[in-house]
Amino acid sequence: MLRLGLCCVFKEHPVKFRKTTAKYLAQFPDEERKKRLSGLCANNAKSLLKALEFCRENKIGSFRINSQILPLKTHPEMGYDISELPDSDEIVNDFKSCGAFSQKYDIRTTFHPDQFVILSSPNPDVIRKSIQDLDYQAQVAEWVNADVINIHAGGVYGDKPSAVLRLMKTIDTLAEPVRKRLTLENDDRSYSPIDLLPVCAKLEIPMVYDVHHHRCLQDNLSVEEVTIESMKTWDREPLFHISSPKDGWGSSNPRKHHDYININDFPKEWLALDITVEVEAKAKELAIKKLMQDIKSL
DNA sequence: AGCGGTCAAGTTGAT
DNA sequence: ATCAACTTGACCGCT
Repeated sequence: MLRLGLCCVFKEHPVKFRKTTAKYLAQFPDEERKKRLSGLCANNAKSLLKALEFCRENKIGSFRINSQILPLKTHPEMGYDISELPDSDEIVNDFKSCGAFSQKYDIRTTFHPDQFVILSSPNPDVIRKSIQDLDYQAQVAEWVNADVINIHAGGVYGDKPSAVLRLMKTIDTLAEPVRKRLTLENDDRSYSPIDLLPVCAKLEIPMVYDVHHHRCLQDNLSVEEVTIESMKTWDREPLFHISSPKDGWGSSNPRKHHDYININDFPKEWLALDITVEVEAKAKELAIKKLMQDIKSL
């Protein structure tokens, strides 16, 4: 079965994830900061369960968890350990409830750390902070039973072979909770599937195939070929990404995402596969609903 | 109640 | 040299 995935937030369904800013928190004494952060984390854990319930009710098979589910978790000044929060027990229990729920109803959960997590950087401090962030997301992934932490390969720095070497070396140092979930996704600027497939094969890391990115940054491989080759990198259900260009393929910037998925952008050969396809469309759950209908009426 | 300005982080490429 | 884009809104603080 094909499983569609919702990314992070809702367009209409009233479930919200809360966050704060370091600047705002800075005005409060430490105890008050922890109290506020605790409240946000507790809210987000409960919101995650509601999000998963929505997925079950609407036959959405997968949910991507926002990187800020624990706000400012690894911030240099405002960062914290979960045990420092007044409601830490309740928070962890609520996340574990999410894990039990997703297992019971087979809702897959994933993480997609944002663009600041870069394992190919020549700057050791960037690497250090990236690993810190991955460790944090792996901690939550353990609670909620998420099986994917998906990142991009990062920058090129004028020398792609060297950047790829650094990427591979860094991945080798990762802790097991991160390593066993880590996946690499082709991006729309620097790393196409043909760059990543050998890396994924060598490190035995799955490749998340984003067909929209591939169409923006092409190599000499076809969609059919990359579909087959990336499938081979998975030891579990493969995860792919789909989106459509906001202003069409002829526009000056086709990288921008549309509110919905144009069914013509959905690779037909994916329809028969047992895969998860995360839907990167701004209309969120509405876009998934429409895509489900469009697929059905093919 | 509504709205504008702001928000941790890195890298690239368009202007 | 600056800035938007990247998975994207939510938040505060002003009116």
